[in-house]
Amino acid sequence: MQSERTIGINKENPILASLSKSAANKKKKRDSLLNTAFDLFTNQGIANTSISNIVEQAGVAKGTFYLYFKDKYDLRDRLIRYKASEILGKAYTALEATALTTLEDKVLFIAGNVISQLSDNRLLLKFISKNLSWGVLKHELVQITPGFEDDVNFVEKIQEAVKASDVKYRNPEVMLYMIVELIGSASYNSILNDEPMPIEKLRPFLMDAIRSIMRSQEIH
Amino acid sequence: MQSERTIGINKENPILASLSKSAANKKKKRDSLLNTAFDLFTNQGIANTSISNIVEQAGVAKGTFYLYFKDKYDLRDRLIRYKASEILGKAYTALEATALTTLEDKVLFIAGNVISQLSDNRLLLKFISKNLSWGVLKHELVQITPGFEDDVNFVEKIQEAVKASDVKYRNPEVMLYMIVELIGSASYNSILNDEPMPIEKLRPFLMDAIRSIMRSQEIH
Amino acid sequence: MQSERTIGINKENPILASLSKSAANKKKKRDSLLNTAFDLFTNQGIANTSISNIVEQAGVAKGTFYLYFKDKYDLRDRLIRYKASEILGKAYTALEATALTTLEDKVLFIAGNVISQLSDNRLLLKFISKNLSWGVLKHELVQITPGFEDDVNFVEKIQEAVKASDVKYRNPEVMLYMIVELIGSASYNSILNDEPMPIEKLRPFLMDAIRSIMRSQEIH
Amino acid sequence: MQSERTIGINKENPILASLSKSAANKKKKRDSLLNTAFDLFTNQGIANTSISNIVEQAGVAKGTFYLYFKDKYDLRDRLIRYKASEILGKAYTALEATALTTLEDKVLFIAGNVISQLSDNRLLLKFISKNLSWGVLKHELVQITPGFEDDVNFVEKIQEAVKASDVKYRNPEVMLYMIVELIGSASYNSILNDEPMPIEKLRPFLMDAIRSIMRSQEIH
DNA sequence: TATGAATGAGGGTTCATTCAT
DNA sequence: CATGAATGAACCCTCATTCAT
Repeated sequence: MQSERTIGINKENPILASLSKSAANKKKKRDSLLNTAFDLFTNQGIANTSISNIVEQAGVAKGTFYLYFKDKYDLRDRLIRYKASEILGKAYTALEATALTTLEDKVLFIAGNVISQLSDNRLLLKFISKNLSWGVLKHELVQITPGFEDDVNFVEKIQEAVKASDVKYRNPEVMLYMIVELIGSASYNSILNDEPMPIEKLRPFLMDAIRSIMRSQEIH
Repeated sequence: MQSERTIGINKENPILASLSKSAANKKKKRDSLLNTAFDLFTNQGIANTSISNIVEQAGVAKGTFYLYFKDKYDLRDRLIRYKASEILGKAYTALEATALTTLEDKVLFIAGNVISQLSDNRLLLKFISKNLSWGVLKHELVQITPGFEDDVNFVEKIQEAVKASDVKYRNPEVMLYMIVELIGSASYNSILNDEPMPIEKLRPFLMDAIRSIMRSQEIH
Repeated sequence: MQSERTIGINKENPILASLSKSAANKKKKRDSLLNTAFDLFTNQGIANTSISNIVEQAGVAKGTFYLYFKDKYDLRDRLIRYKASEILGKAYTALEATALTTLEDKVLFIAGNVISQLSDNRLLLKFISKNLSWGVLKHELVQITPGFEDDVNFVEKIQEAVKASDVKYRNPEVMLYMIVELIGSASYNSILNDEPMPIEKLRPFLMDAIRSIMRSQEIH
Repeated sequence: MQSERTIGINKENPILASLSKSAANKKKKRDSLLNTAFDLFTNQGIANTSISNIVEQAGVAKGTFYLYFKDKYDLRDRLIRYKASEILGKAYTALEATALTTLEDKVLFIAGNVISQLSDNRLLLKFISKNLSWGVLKHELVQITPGFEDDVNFVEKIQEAVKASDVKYRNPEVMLYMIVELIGSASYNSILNDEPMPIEKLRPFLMDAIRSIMRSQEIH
């Protein structure tokens, strides 16, 4: 699960190789702080993680932290956005490998994929908690490391799929908003506390709910 | 909106009048702490509120705090449960004044009423945030002040209404869970940030979504 | 080991029976505090025992504590004196059941008996620690409960035995002082930490040392 | 008696001179804390000395304390070990200036020298109290300041002297243990309270006792 | 850029003591 | 005598932030 802990950094990346040595070193420190912070945040909670903890485990000096982040919460927010975008990206990539055609099928596929990812990684779920909101997804999806912003924008892709859909919806934006909120919120208790039931038992109900929300929004 | 900030204390309450002088005084201190804490929590956030802040504004000594609460989070949890129960109680009371008969109508009424309450009181919404979960509603609704536990249990009442309904549902528990999560989560951004739109514009969509979720769960 | 925990109180004691009811009640509270404090002091240490702990477990109100003791250390000192006197008293009683005649034999018997008592009750040893000093024994042996001071004074008895001894010593007082200090101090580490060896292996060396000290003080 | 209060720091020390400026500064803070703490501990007792007291008088910030010591007791333990080692070291150094040959003479000399040091410095005696135990002497003698660990190990030297002695003893370890305990314990009351007599009057009795203990352990 | 020793305000918590009942 | 709610000073300890190197 190394990929879970290494954020947006690939040591064989040719782009990175082309950076000057000092810039690479700089990036290394930054990434070390990000990865370490994610580790600590997920394993012991944000409130229980001090900047001292982070720099110590990351192997950099305390003052260095302030060269890259305003404070602990600045770092946290960047992580949340990055991780949320990562989840959706993975789901979208998986979608592209399918032959699904209708928007309803696509949305259900992505929803299911996201739920699977979250239930496979409870620490991640706990961390991004209920922050997987539409607002975050829509406006704040950013590449965490400057210089790598050229990745695909998954939300844009989804919006394109909406436009391309044969079936039209009253307000696709709102529809997706409600679906995202429902998934994020309802999954949370189910995955973490098995309340009101384990996620695998809840899953078909959620799928039904999503489908019925979409159908109620169809324009004929 | 003073009533929003004064928790379970009614100086004309005959029960209270029958308490001994010292017991009444004790209650006064406790209530002062609760009310002050709610004020501070909602206005400046829990993380930014210290016990020192609370006792200072409440006009009691620091040690007194620990006579009544284990720590800041103990106090917070009691407040959340109490406030959540209060909201649902108000909605249920309003429901009783109507002539609605079907479960669908009743649920929609309560949902709408809760949304109205939350949008009328953004601070309260921020405080109970996304904590208006089914788990909290189902298991932890408590009267915050000892001696007043005899109030109606609203969740129980709702469950009775489910049983009494002519229309039957596949899994009413899950259905209500999803509805509560959807309302709590979707209202949050809409009310606080007008995202993706102001709550009054979002409201009909939410109602539709709730209705469609319920209909998809009907057993014929 | 009830007797270890009940200090100088015998509920069938006729003296006590003759006390007025309120006086008995008063004594009960006092004894409860003493017994509870000894329990807590030995089991969790004096520093970790608060007056709150004591009164709570003793079942009396906080203010009541101050009716009987100045503070925690006042209580502790009374306990130490009482317990030290109790140990010596037991040893002396056991001595009386023997037919030993010489002072050397008697002192060695008492020393051995005290060591046995201490090693049988490590908590007690820890509590009176190295406080089993001659000063305490000589000047401060008191009955812990007022009204029971008429018990035998064991130190006096020992001094009588010294006088009655055929063999005379240069300075019996100093000799006994050194013996008491040696026993108290040397036993401590041996019993609690097996350092430099377990008490049962150390015991013969100690007996030899005591005997040699006594012999070196003989006057011929 | 300044040397009693200044711990292991010699401003003319060439080793120190070779340290970097910041390292020297660091050491200065640490030593300031140690010296101040010893002052306060001896003059007003450990229990009555708070970390606030120490840092205030030492002229450093509160947080600085925790850069060097875990807590008050960590500091205390380091001081006790250091001071105990210092006393024995002085006694041993004095011994080397004599022409004494037998082990008995050497032990008696060291005992006398230690007693003199303790009676010259009652505060020090009170501080290390009865902690001058064989266990401490044997296992925990440490140099308090890092970088100065190369001093002679006095206990080792004594053990060598035992081996080199013509006269052999049954169990030299136990013999020395008992002697140390006797000196530490018997001196305490005598020096601090003149009980059972002032130390100078007690001294010959103690010497006799030590000699007799040693003789009783001789192997012929 | 990078460091890490130093800071000191402020946190939570405890607890001996008081005093009105 | 007995109570126990209330006190508030004092405690230990953390930690974000700074700044000379």
